[in-house]
Amino acid sequence: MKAPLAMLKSLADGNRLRVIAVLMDHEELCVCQITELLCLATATVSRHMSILQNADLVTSQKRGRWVYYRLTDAFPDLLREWLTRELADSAQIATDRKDLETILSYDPEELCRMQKQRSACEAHE
Amino acid sequence: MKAPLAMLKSLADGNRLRVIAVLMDHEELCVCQITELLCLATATVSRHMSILQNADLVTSQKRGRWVYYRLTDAFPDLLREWLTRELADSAQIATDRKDLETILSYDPEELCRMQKQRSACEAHE
DNA sequence: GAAATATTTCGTCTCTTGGCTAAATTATAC
DNA sequence: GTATAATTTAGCCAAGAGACGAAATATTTC
Repeated sequence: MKAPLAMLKSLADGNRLRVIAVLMDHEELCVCQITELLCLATATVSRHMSILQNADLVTSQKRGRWVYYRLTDAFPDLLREWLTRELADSAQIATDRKDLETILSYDPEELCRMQKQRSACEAHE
Repeated sequence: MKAPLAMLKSLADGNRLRVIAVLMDHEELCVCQITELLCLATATVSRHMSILQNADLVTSQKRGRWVYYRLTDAFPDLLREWLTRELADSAQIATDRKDLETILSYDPEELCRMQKQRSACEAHE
């Protein structure tokens, strides 16, 4: 029971569910991109990602200065399919998808610079 | 997003997951039977059940002095299927299944009387 | 209708969780 | 190797969640 419960706990948070939703669309995303989307402190995002990682739902890979997260192969198909269906109706997820397009149009480099200078997230709030 | 998140939150608790597991086997169970299984105060069980009910995963039906809970038709098939598979490996769920057989061998009437007199749950701990 | 009974609601307590800032870590670039 | 930069870890605080016992509610039984 340990594993499924950990998965459920890690998914039982709105922000983490938003991350999973965009990762179902996007293969991999770096922390700064997720931070921009969620509009939270980087440290907070990092903590959320480690919870998802401990539940074996995502893995991280460090490349250069950036850490990229993606869904694991262990992510249960049935769960994924259910989420895909359910989250299709969500207004939040829809705007996230749209916002992420904008975010992805920047270089990570550029994005990180923007985040340093000001609370960049206000743009898409 | 509201609904799936509420479902995930309601499932993200070990005791509630145990209830769902036995309800996947047993059609319907009354509060006193669930209380006996989980070994918690009746009030606590009642609160857990109302959380599951608010998430639209279970419904209640009052018959006589007892309230019976069962899974709703709205319980997502994919979720159910995933849980069935995952929880099959759980030692906790296995002993719950066994304990429940004992519990069901009593009349609810008798069971409630037992619960009044002593902390009956110790028997199967 | 009064007493007994099963469940729910309420008030309180403690532990956990999610958020932040600041400090530590790890990697690149000069 | 020192400086800059991205992420993680640590420490803290406020809000949420789960537990209990006591009081309230609803149902049967006498």
